Amino acid sequence: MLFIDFRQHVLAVVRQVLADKGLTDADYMNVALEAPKEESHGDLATNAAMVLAKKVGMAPKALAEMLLEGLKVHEAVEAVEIAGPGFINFRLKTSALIGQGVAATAAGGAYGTLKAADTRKAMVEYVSINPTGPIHVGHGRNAVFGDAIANVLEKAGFPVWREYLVNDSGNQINVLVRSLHARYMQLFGHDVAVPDNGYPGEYLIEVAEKLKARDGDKWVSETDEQVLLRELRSFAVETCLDLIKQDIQTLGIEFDRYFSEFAMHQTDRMAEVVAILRNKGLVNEGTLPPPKGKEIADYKPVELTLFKATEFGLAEDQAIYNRAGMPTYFGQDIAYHYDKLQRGYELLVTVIGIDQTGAFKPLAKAIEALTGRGDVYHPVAYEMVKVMRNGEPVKLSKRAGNIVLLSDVLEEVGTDAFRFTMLTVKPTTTLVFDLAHAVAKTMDNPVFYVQYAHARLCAVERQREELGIPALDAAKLDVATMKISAEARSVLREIMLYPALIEQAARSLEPHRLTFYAQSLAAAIHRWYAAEKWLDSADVRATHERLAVAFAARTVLADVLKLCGVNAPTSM
RNA sequence: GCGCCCGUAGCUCAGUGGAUAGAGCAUCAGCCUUCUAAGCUGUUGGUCGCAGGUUCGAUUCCUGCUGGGCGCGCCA
Repeated sequence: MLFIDFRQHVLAVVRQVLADKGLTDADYMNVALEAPKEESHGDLATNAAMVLAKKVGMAPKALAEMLLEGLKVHEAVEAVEIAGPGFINFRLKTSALIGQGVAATAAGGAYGTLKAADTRKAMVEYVSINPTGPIHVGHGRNAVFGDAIANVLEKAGFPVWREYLVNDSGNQINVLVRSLHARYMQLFGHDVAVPDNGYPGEYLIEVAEKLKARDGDKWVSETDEQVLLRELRSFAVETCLDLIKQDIQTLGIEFDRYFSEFAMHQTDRMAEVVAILRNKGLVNEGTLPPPKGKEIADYKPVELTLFKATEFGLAEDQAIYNRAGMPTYFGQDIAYHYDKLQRGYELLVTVIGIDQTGAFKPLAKAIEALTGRGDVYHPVAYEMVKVMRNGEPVKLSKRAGNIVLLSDVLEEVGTDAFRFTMLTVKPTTTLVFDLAHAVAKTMDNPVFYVQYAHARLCAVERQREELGIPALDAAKLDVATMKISAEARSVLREIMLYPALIEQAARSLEPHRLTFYAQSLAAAIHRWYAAEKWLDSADVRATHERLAVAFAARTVLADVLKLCGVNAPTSM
């Protein structure tokens, strides 16, 4: 690919020219090749002279002069100039951009696919909502982020496994069963309230009805809670998980595996990892100080099994088992991540809500202790989604009855609009999702803008056929002598930059970059569309040249939308 | 009290140790005898929260302050 090849050229020349300056690999780390903000500054630019000037003991512009001759020597280069404080700007030959476009069309979905420099097996764990009820909008953000991250990592060359952790073994499942049983009893006319700390959502009535349909009144007279917990656990979990899976399916997401924590605890994973950490001197028995945030009247310290997070500079150790001897969330997390490592995954991405990030620092330290590496665990924390309705904020709470269900929102705005909107904001920004706007399908939502560009590209090909213009045979194009408009050239420039986008989005785990690229490419396409008529029966050659650009654009636009999980419609 | 995130145009948000800080919406003014006007062109709009520091250069990195959001047993 042109961008990748050209960057190799730049780095090779810089290293060659400065070979006797005693620079290290680390010195070259910050040398970058990127597109200037102003298109008039050129197609690509490198900061090499500015970054290395001090190390070499030269002024940036003088160093740039020194590099210039070598950098010029590349078949794609039309002109090189030094500008501003020491940028080296490249203007590429239009024929090189066209060649890249034609190649992109030929490669189809493979264009922009990178060979990862490291070939670690990656696992993206996302959604992982407790199977105690349906998904709300905030969970939808998790799902969309995780899926796009997985897509982009795959595109960047990593083998990727998508996993959902089903947290089906904690106390919340007991709470779920109690709540379900209360709803079940209500169906039989018994005045039983949902427990105070239970799940009051009305969806449990539906679950209870399913239980009634399956078992009749079998559990009405059952008074032994242990029996209920044992007998109804898997029914409750599976039925609730089905609710979640419906939404996952609507979003177009497929997991490679739903990993059951309950099943994991039937194995020795937890004991194994605790033993390993204990052997490393990182687990011992001890007591924790009282919690900071609030007063606890009858607090009594007790000896617990602790992970010594303080060894890593963290404020407090973390309990692995609670005073009842059951695994804590943190303990389960260690065991689960140990399991991931045992299965051979070495790049562990977890998409997690910002309100759930309390334990990820000690978990990161535990994984570091297990692997000896600090670059294995990558939590992606995303901020809350603030849902507005008629100017009033809608509070998101799993416990409260008035949660905004993802399925409702998807029905209102459609999967494409939802996914695209969720990807227009970086993870750390609190996202304000205005239902009124989204429902109205105004241009507040740029997904239509991007999809429309794709539809136009497809419509033109249909029109070509109707006009009786022969289909394009890319092999017959004379790339070297093609003449295209400035607007078409801008489209090709965006296409040339696609591999850089993939690389950056994968490295930063920031999939919102995809939608910004998509909008940028779509804007170039719309501008070009408005600037000149593409189809001309009187000039088949020129028409074919423009179609070649259009097909390249269609290829890349469809691919980036696919990474976003958004449809690329052929007509609108 | 502590920890994490955020503060950029009227609104919703991008962006960067460097070139004149951007997009969409909203405002105002234009463009359909021409492949889909869900589009295009132009216009208005900024003390990048405040104050220091680091350096050739800071909106970007560091510190303090301030405003907002979230979290703070061995819970879930």
